[in-house]
Amino acid sequence: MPELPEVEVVRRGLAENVVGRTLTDVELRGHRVSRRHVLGPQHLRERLAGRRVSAARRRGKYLWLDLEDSVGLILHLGMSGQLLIEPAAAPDEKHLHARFRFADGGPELRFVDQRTFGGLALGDLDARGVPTTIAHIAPDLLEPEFDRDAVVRRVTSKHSAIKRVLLDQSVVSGIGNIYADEALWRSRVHGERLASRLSRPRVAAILDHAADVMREALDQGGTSFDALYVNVNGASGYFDRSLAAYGQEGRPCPRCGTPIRRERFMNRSSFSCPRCQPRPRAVAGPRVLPSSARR
DNA sequence: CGTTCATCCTGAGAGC
DNA sequence: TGCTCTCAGGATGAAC
Repeated sequence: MPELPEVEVVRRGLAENVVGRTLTDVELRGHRVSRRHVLGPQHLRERLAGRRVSAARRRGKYLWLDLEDSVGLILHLGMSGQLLIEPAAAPDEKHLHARFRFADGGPELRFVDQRTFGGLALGDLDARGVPTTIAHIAPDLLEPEFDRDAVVRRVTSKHSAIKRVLLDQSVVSGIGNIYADEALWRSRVHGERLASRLSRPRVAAILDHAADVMREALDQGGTSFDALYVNVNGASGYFDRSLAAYGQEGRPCPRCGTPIRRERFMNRSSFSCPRCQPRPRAVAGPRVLPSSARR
């Protein structure tokens, strides 16, 4: 259930434990884990054997291992994916989908994913070293290519709710449901306000808050990282202690004490402070369609 | 074209 | 104990 900070923790784990090593055998269980690799799991296996991992990279929530010759192994954790570094003797996890063995005979890399929304694929890298198959994913808030002014203009051009835009990975990547709610809370903006009706400074502030909350999560998540255990839950301690809005329904807003509310939006939960983040009036409110009222 | 919706999965926890 | 229902931090193709 990772967003940018959690994925970055995983990337660091890969950099520490996998970069510099050469793949020998890759075991793929079932075809679903490699469904994004159009040439099929067998092709993927063959192409990976003997390749050396030269870097572990990330854009937003996407990870990829640089395999030299401008080829990368793209990894996405989806909602429940984990990458684990473990001794070969460790018992298989229940939802183990891929196992990577290395020429040095050291610990193996495993991809474990309960809900199987995640997966992996091989892809060509462009001149900047980014997989061409994720060209539609915008730079994330923490990378040098992120162009704040351009993104602010793009956001304010959208005729859509601000939270929806923050979650749109083609506008800015890395933000998920948690950090969207936290950034909006810090900005005192309700997620259903229309992006095109927010001022540019306001949008800039939302993006800055999103970057801040992610950096803070990263700081905390990075400290409890076990070198031999690359875990998407590496930043989980952060969630318990530091979230102001997300998951805090009924608890007092840290700013004004008003109980945090929970609302349905985009078929998922949104948390906000009723006082600090008043709902927009009619124009940007939810369109209540009688047919969608029941499922 | 831009925006929104339904859908892919499994398991945990609540309520009955 | 077991059933049903709701919920979960994501991304996509297809529909509007």
